[in-house]
Amino acid sequence: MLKYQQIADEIEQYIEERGLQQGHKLPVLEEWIARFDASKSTLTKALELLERKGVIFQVRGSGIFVRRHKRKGYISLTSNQGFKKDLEGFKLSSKVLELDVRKPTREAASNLNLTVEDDVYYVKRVRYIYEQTLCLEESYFNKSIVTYLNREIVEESVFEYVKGGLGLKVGFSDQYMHVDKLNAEEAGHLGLQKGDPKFVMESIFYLTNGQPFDFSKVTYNYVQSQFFIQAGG
Amino acid sequence: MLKYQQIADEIEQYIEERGLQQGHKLPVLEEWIARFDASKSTLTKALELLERKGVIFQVRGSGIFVRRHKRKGYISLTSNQGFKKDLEGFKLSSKVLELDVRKPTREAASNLNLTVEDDVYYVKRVRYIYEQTLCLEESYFNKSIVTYLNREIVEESVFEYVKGGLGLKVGFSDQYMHVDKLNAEEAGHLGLQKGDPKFVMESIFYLTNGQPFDFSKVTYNYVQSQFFIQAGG
DNA sequence: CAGTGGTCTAGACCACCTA
DNA sequence: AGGTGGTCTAGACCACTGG
Repeated sequence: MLKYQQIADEIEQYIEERGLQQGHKLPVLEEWIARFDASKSTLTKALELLERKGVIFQVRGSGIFVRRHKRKGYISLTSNQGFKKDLEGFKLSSKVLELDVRKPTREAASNLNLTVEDDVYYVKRVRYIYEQTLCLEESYFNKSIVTYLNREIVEESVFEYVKGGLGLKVGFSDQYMHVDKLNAEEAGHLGLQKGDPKFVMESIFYLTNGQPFDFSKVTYNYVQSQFFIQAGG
Repeated sequence: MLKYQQIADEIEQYIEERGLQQGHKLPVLEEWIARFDASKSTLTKALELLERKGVIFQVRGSGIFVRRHKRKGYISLTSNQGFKKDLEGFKLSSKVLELDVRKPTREAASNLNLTVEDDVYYVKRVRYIYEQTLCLEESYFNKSIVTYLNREIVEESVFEYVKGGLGLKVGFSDQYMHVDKLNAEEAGHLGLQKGDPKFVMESIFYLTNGQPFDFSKVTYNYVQSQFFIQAGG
């Protein structure tokens, strides 16, 4: 593991163990450098990581301080990767409605840089949190990259399989969001009424080499939809 | 201006001038180093910035490539700062409904680390985009930090005033989002119907030293609410 | 003005991609 | 194998904060 990543983890753990609160002052840079036997740059990089993650903030001339947010149960929009870790420990499950190989819609093809003649895996799922519907998810995977999928994989995490089973490296993603009203079919799946609000997130996931491999359209149950971002300076 | 910031700007301009598209390969690191007469670390930092901004992506062993997103008119959620630059060039205006000094609600007090006995500036505005309502915004400013506001300031940008006029430094922010139904009053201001969807964003803005100075609650017109995030690796 | 974090450099070595 | 970006180091110097 990378040294700066390792250090970042240990500093985060340091804060966690002691249950330090917002504004608590942490040991100064020099002290961490000595503790980890690392260079100043490496520590700076580790701290930068934690800063972007919203764990600390640094004030030049003053010190390093703990940063916390107060609210629980919000889904982080900045922690990349298929399904978010903020809901770990929450009872999540999912039901697969459809899974097959087909031709993509024009919309999906365009977002995946494919033609409507290329093959994609299509997956439609409903996700639950504590027995309540969380979202309805439709995904299109470029079949020439994600060469195989089955029900078992799709019931767990496709991303884990892509990384572990296929040995691919997920790089970055574009995420587009908007709000609208549910149509009858969506309302049915989510256990809501037609015309109720919906929060829609369309995501395109790319490999590290820039190839898009997954286009997903997720319709959230507005009652369960709470998100947050900790923005940096 | 910082050297790495300057370099990042120039590289971005390089891409813009030439109208380079997604996947276009840029000159290699060494070349930029020579061109800017800077160290490798400085260039790495500049490129990292552009990577986080979603302008490029880097592939080890391969090169540096242009990254673009396809959709226009979406508001970026990661570009910090009061009102977003993605809407520059769009015809924005705002109408001030209320502006006074008062005691905060319990909710506002809690988010600003104040008591309900402390003074805050309260601002209520409607914002328009091309004559259409974009959002309804209620803001609470800690009066011991933002010591003075008037209608003129509030009609323009409070953030510019806080930075320029008061010489304060904005550091970071927490942003919480959820979806719900409009009540009658909100619907009235936005020109929509009671029960229509709403997208609510609550933001807490902090100075670089960690003091919260602004709590804002923004209710978006769902027809105009389109957001995006370009997430990094 | 002492203490603290931020920028920048020069260079060694490593990990990954392409061919 | 050759080329490319990523990590890490050691150290100089700078910019800001707070007593």
